[in-house]
Amino acid sequence: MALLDELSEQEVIRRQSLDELRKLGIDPYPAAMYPVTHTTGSILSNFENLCEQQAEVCIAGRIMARRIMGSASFLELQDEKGKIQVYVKRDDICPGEDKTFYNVVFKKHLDIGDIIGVKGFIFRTQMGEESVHAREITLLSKSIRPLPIVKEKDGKVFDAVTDAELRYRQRYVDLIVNPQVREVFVKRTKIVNTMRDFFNSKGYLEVETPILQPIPGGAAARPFITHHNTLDMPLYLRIADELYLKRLIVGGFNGVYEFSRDFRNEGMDRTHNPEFTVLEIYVAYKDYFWMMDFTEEMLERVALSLHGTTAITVGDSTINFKRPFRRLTMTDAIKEYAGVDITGKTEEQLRSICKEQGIEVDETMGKGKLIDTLFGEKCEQHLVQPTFIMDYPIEMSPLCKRHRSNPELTERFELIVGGKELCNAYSELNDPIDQLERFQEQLRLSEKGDDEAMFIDMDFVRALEYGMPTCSGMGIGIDRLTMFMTNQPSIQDVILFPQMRPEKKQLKDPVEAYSQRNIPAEWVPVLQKLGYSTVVSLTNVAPGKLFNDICGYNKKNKLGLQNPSMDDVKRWVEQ
RNA sequence: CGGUUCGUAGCUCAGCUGGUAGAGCACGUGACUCUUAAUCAUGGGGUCGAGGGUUCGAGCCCCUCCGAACCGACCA
Repeated sequence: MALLDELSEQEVIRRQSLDELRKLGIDPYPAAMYPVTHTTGSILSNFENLCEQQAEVCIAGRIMARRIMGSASFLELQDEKGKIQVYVKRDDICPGEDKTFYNVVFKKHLDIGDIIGVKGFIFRTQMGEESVHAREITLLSKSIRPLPIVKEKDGKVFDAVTDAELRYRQRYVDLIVNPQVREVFVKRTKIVNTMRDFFNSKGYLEVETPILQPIPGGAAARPFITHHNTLDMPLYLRIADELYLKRLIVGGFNGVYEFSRDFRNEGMDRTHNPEFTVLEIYVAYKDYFWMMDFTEEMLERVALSLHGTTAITVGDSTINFKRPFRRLTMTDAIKEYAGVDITGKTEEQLRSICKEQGIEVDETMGKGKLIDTLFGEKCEQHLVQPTFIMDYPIEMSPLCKRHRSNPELTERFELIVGGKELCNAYSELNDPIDQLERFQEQLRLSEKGDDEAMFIDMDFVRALEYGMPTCSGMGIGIDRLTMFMTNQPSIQDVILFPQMRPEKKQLKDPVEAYSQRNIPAEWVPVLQKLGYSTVVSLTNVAPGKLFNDICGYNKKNKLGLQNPSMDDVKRWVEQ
């Protein structure tokens, strides 16, 4: 009984149903497979045919609604593909004299949320609803926790579950009661599959590289750190897989790619989750111009395979992924949106330009950082349609090849969509001496206090010393891409299990802890119910109040316990 | 990290100038052989996120904490 006190009335009733079902010889969690022949989707998409032949079907799913009218009932059965109505008639599922299965098992002990199998035939009701007429119902799994009830009529949804806490912490519930959520994740997989097919069709190789890395390279970000016991050394969770994929280009692969889970120990908000998915691809003998064409083609394919069109609704705007995308150098973008020409400007001139534009600057910001900030503040937001921004300052891009005609710039592009960065790509730096110098520059930044500057990866430099072909690489955030392609406002809506703060369970002392103060076991549940979930919380409580509370609780709930004496209670609250 | 808002029954939400809580769905019992937000009758269900304070009295006012959302800061 102590355990049942924790449960809601509905949960108690469902657990009692478990016992009743077992008494009737029904296993609420049977082991045997169930011979499913159809899904709701395969029935509804071919309904007229199946209906005409009164086709026999076997379907399985979750009961989402019940409408019982005496000896006939309707169920809404939900499976992966949707919902269908099931008609249950007492004399059809209980052909003999014994009507127990319908009257007791079905009506009393099956609930919304239970998973059942239905064997029957296809028909249409007098009201015209596509239905399955049940001949046999099999309980496949009993649900003992009540589901949120969401109702629907004429496409309008009532009492939809929108509570973010419930939706993200208990995604399984979200998926059950919000069918459009499942669609988002089906589309996410379709996006990834489309990209994978595209890469494979070009002969590029999908590879796996280390997630646990001794040196977290390839990006500027704060890593998660962990420890390996046998090696007795720190290991980092990867922040990018760039350096490993380029080692593979050194090794002789022409094109390699990886859908990788990366980890960054930074802020969380609508567009950042601590773990996220990135596609990185590297192709030998190419440059960043080629990669722009490639990226366009890839995104156009994704949009077409998902929506059948390149024009996609995102929030209030329509974004068109039709090739070719606009191409703009960073200098031209700043000229266009901020109205200033940064060509040939010194650091001091750039600093005052930023100040004129109302941008906060400080002394630690170098030339590259100033330009980048200017771009971020004044330009990015205007770039709603897919736009390649090219030729970034060299300070921001330590892994990127110097621009072929301007040594202050790099051959780098980002794709901006909806005012947000979506892709990042380079003509990859393959000069080992230049690479080492750039790493050393990062080290100087780190010594100045930049905790995001890159580590020096000497093995990567060694790889470049053997010679890496010219090559272009591109990275794209799969979570953000999915947000665009499925029109979801938050990264939590495209990650099945987004990171959340852990739920805090209230601490409860065991009964034995109360015994140490000579508190009888039968009073422990009462005290805990009244909020004294630990023995310590009783210390120095006014004995009179406690005495009144517990005796009152005993009386009100008709527990029939022998009330303690006032002196007993006084001893309970003493240390 | 700062600002704003929120946390009440299994779910969605009310709750008056502070007077120990209400509705719909869900659940229990009963009725009903084509319903579909089924219907009708009836019943049960709540430490109002946690803790402290003010008060004769707190869901409501004040403080602290926990969790969430949004905006900003930081960050790719």
